[in-house]
Amino acid sequence: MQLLGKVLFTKVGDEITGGMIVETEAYNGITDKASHAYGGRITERTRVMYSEGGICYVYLCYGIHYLLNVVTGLMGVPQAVLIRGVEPITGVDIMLKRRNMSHLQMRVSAGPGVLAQAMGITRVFNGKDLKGNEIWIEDQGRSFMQSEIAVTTRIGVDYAKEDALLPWRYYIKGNHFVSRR
DNA sequence: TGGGTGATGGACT
DNA sequence: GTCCATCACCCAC
Repeated sequence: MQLLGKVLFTKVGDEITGGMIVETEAYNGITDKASHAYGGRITERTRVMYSEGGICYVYLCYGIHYLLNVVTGLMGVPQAVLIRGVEPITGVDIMLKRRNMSHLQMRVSAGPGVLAQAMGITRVFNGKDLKGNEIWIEDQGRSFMQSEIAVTTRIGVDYAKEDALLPWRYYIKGNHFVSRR
């Protein structure tokens, strides 16, 4: 929830793009059945989630889409926040080009897979420091009232049974770049 | 070593 | 609403 309103930037080659984070989901380590680290699993893929917070966890989903997470826990505590939606601010034309679109509309960056595509995020970003010069997050002072933030269950985690009911999805009410169910 | 599956999105009926 | 592309990962053998 603290990430909402902050601005995520990436630099790929000479191309800089940035977008305000408008939708996130929390994944809570070893006790969360929806998390890749559920039960304390440590594998080559999930290893970065056990690092100190402040780095990226990027993985391939459904063989097609890259999903960007911010690792948030302490060393050894695998917690992460999935970025599900950003509102394009900087380098909008670059994002449109990557998405093969001609004009700005919500589907440019509403959803974790398309967001990664729009910002040029691939698996090479996995493990990168979020204070680096390839990907970083700026606090530009934008904040939201509690009443402007919606809290719901997470998307696409029905397999997690009772943990799918946890209210760990946060988004800016009314923002066009929030993904749909 | 092999098969089931997924933190999705787009195309199609 | 339904179908499915496409592959890394993971766990059971």
